[in-house]
Amino acid sequence: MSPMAQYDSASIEERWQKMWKEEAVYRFDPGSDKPVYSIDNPPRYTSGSLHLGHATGYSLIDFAARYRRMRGCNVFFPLCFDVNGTPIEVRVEKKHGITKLDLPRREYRKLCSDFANGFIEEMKHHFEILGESMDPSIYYQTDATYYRRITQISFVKLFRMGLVYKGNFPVNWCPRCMTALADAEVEYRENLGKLNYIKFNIEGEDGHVLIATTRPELLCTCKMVAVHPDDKSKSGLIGKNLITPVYGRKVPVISDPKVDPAYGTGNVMICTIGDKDDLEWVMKYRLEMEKGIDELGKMTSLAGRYAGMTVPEARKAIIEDMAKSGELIKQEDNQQNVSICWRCHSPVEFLQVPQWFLKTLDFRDRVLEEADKINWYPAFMKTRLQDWVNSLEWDWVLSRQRIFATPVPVWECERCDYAVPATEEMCYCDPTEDAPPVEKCPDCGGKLIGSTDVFDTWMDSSGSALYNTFWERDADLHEKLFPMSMRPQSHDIIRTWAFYSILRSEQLKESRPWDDIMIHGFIMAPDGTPMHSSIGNVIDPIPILKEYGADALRYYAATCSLGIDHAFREKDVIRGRRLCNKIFNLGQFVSRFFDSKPERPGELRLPDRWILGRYSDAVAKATAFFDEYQFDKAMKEVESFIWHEFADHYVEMVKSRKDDAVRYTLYTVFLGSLKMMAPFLPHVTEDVYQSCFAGHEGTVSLHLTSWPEPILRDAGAESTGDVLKDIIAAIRGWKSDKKMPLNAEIDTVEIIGSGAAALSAAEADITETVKAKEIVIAEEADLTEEAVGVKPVYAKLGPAFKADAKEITAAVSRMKAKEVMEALKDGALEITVGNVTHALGPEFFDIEKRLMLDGRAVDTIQVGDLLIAISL
RNA sequence: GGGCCCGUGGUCUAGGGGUUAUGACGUUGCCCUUACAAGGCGAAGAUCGCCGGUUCAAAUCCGGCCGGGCCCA
Repeated sequence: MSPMAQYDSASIEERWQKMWKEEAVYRFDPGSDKPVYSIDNPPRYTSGSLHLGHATGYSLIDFAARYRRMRGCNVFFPLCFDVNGTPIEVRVEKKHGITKLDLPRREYRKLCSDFANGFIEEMKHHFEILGESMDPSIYYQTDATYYRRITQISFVKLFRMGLVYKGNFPVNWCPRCMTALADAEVEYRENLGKLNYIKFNIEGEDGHVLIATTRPELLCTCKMVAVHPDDKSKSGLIGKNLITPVYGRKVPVISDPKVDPAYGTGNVMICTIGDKDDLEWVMKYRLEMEKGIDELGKMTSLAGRYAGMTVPEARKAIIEDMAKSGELIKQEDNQQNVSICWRCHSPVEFLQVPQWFLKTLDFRDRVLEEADKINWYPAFMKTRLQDWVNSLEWDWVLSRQRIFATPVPVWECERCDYAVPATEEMCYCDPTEDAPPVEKCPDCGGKLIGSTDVFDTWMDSSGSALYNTFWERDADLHEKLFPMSMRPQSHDIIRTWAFYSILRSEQLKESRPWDDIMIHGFIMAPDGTPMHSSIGNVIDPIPILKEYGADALRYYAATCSLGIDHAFREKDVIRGRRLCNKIFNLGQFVSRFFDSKPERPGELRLPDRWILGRYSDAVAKATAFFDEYQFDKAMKEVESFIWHEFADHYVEMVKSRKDDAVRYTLYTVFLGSLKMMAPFLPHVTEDVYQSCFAGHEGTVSLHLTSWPEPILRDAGAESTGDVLKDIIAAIRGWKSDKKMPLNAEIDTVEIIGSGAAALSAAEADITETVKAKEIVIAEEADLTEEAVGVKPVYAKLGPAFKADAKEITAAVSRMKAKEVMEALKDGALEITVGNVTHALGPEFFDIEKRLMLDGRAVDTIQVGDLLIAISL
């Protein structure tokens, strides 16, 4: 015999990846009548390196895609990339040693685009070696004009609907770099400053109140003073007005639980705008925003005599003035975190800048209604969205002062600020380069200036369901595809990607964007902590792929239940590889049994009916789990069926058979099992399919075959088969105990017991499997039945006797098994608790009996109610 | 600080009122058997984070605490 082929993930995987590509196995067919299953796939961010979390997350999505394809769906699963935003800008600036002010916008954008696009080929390759079944024929990337056009058209429509408005909103601003900063560009530094105690007079009274502040220069924008509601000593102040020093502004005192009563004086001065905490109060109390500091970091006219000074100059001057006037009571050292610019390390100001807003608060109820129409997997993730929506305090700030993103298609009048949006026909357009749709301001005839603002990148991302369904590109296809079937994503972006997608879909389509949403967790380092490059605990999936193969890594992904975070477990990858090996070897063995597709024979033997029943059960359960995105459970079901029912027992039972029934059963069950494994382990299952089945089935790839269905249920055969399996396993175990080889011959096997007759149909299966010369099956033999133990059934005693159950079980446990048996033989066992006597029938006890075969030189094994006697 | 989630043998996980508490990896004993030693048959190993409460009965429900994760524009 020639040496058996060995399972080798590297060669198998590359070979079938190549075939899938050549045969375009994953092609979405826009003209097909098959039901569509469409996936709003997360465009992979073009950062280059593949993270273990990506490998896992995209594998989970691929399970759904492959499953639905086999269920007969026309699957829409686009290959896509997200090319946008600040992280790329930051990396480009570092690489070239530039800032965005050093280059014309067009050139700057090109640098970013070239940089990001340089990763795409490698990233496509990553998806390929993971076995992802994404379709390149519906490829998109978010920086392309075809994608940005959709973002702009949707903005124009929303603008015309009156849902877009302009307002002021604070941004992080570096006065030295003269630019807005994203949160990611802000760093923090410990700084020793002064906490200043300042006197505020109480309006209409003689007393005063002390306010502690680190930012006295912001007194010119002071709007309120807040105290904690539980701070009893201050409750008298609430509702009164205070008079600020220097400016004499009248400000009310309010109570707010956010105040820390232990910091400073417990009285907080709220200004517009000093920091993020102020922002929350400003939004909560709807305070008018006043701009005390300008883009150059200098005080505005609001600051009166300090106008034109820089922030540090103004702070020094106002402190000196208040010290002279006696309004500054004391100063103490104060350690605090200050925000600084990542590039030049200057302190960052929180500055109000005109921004475009999209009305969001008005849509809260409608978003919640749509969220209810979506199936959430897992369900509790919907709560997160609801909490988020209910806690919203202001509308969505759409605009950003950045460059590498979609331009806001608006021109504004130099004189009167009248805004003219692009026409839909003009999109995609760039107002910094393109002419406005009308020559002059329609209102005052002034000159129109193109906006330099760009969109928040979530504006692009949240349009993916619209883009994917050909919105504003192909009305018929859009009708057919919208809403999409499923959105997969991680739980950290429910408040952004999921929320904004639902919002815009509701605003533009009055509909949910998808039927289902599947939310997975994060992959943590093996110790359960998050992976961060700064900690140095990031695991690179590429070496894991090389060592164990993609299927093994995908096995790990399948063990990650949805919704919760998982520490990485290399052990599970190892288990995955073993499973691949098992399947591969099963293929080597099982394929010896047939050289054509066997027909279903008239007669099936007991083991055949048993495994077909167990198989049908596994199909039904796995299918239900796949439908609910419970891949971990589906994997467990299929894995334990293949390995521990089919391979360990059925194959062992039929090794010596050559009949039509075994051929049919092996073929059917093994092919169906491969299909159920195919979404998880696409390579090894394809390999086995190609070598065992493709010639008989005719379909070019296992992944294009149809999902299996239950084929036979036979309760009698299944339970007798389970007994058969247990008997054979017990005899094998007995041999193992005797240190005998499993193929050692034995003389006689006797199976004795009231249910033994059911096994007479399986005599040959037993003798062949355990190598017995003779078998005897008997209802009874020279036997005595002996009770060796009695166990109360708590599940029945509790409900029946409530509080007395404890006493009863105690009493029973004091009795001998034989006594209990005797009592039950006469009807019921009577037990008295207190002055009540309870009669307990046999249903309240598990009697452990042993059948004894006296005076025989045999070994006996108890299997359920049956006694197995073995003679060597 | 707020919302949501998690805490189960050495490690990681399943289960979510009554089960002998699931399985994997590791440890360990035996077995080359018409595929697979990357295999098979066994064994040891868990007071289910801590403290209370509800109940005849709690890993499971409730409350508090401790530890961890994500999000809070």
